[in-house]
Amino acid sequence: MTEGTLIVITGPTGVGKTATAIEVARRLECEIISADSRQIFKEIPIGTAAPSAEELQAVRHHFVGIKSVADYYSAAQFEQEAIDLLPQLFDRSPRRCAVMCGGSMMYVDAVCRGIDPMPTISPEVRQRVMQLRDECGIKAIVAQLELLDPDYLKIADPANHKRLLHALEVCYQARRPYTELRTGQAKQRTFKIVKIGLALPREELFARINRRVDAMVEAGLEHEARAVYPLRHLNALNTVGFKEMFAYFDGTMDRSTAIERIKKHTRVYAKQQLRWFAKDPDMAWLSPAADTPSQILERAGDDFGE
RNA sequence: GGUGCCAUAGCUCAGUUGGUAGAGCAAAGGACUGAAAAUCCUUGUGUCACUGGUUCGAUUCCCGUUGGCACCA
Repeated sequence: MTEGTLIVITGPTGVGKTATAIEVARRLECEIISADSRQIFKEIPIGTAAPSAEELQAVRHHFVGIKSVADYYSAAQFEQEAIDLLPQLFDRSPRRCAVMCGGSMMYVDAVCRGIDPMPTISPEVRQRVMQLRDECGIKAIVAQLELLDPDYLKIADPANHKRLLHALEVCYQARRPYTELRTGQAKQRTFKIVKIGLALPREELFARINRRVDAMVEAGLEHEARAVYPLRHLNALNTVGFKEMFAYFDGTMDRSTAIERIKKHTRVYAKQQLRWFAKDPDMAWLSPAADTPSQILERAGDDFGE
């Protein structure tokens, strides 16, 4: 019944997912799907701690550095492309498996459980909703939702304007209430999923994060950020490591403060990931250690143990 | 050495015409269905630098001490 096994390696940023995933994929002779919403962009490998050239050479990776920060991309698009790609990866792997590595919570869920089908928002609709907000304020958005999808307003966070805007976009685009399209049902996948979360004690994780930020700076983060500075308004660059550097370039923050902020914000992000993953009942937690790849293989099933 | 300014939450700072204080960030907790490293919510936090004085009452006013900053020498 299963056409293959997907080994998901996830966890907070800086915990050591990349190295572990590469070792597991190497032993299994399979390829890696990156589930990282920022490493997918080719212009920002340093600031996103993307796999190095050697790492990319050790194991074939997918979804790393394949898009430009100027491109539109989304979790739903990732779901579609990853699901389409997986059968090929299974066919190419002697044990019919693949590794998915990454900490973008929503990307991981998109592949493991799916996102409800919804129309892609056209530029016209997006424009229309933005214009309504700019000209008449968020109240007008709420008033429209009151008409088109009152159920959503009951569960919506009234302060989260981004979500309200999106709900209205979907209503306009689909010509149906957003709530009607949200089933919350997990999609049945045709492959087996083994989900591994890597965890470290907080202090150790934070120390690793701090060290990694210093390493990024040494590797040329500032230069990388400078190169994309003209595009700073893009969502892809609304990212820890870049927004702080941009503030430094703007002159609103000095360099050492910017670097400290990157560390701070990366810690905040790691905690957010930890909270999300903690709710996932399917996750098996391991702490990264020398024998972690072997442990992961064991958990993946009898045919995978060494 | 002289003069002036400053000292309040972990950090940056606001404030109290005298009745023991509040923002942002951090922290802790939470949400999350096509932008998710995004976006949003909740909750603390204090010898108001130290000493003395005035006062029913001082973090607030006054004297002094210490530390910092600026200008003058």
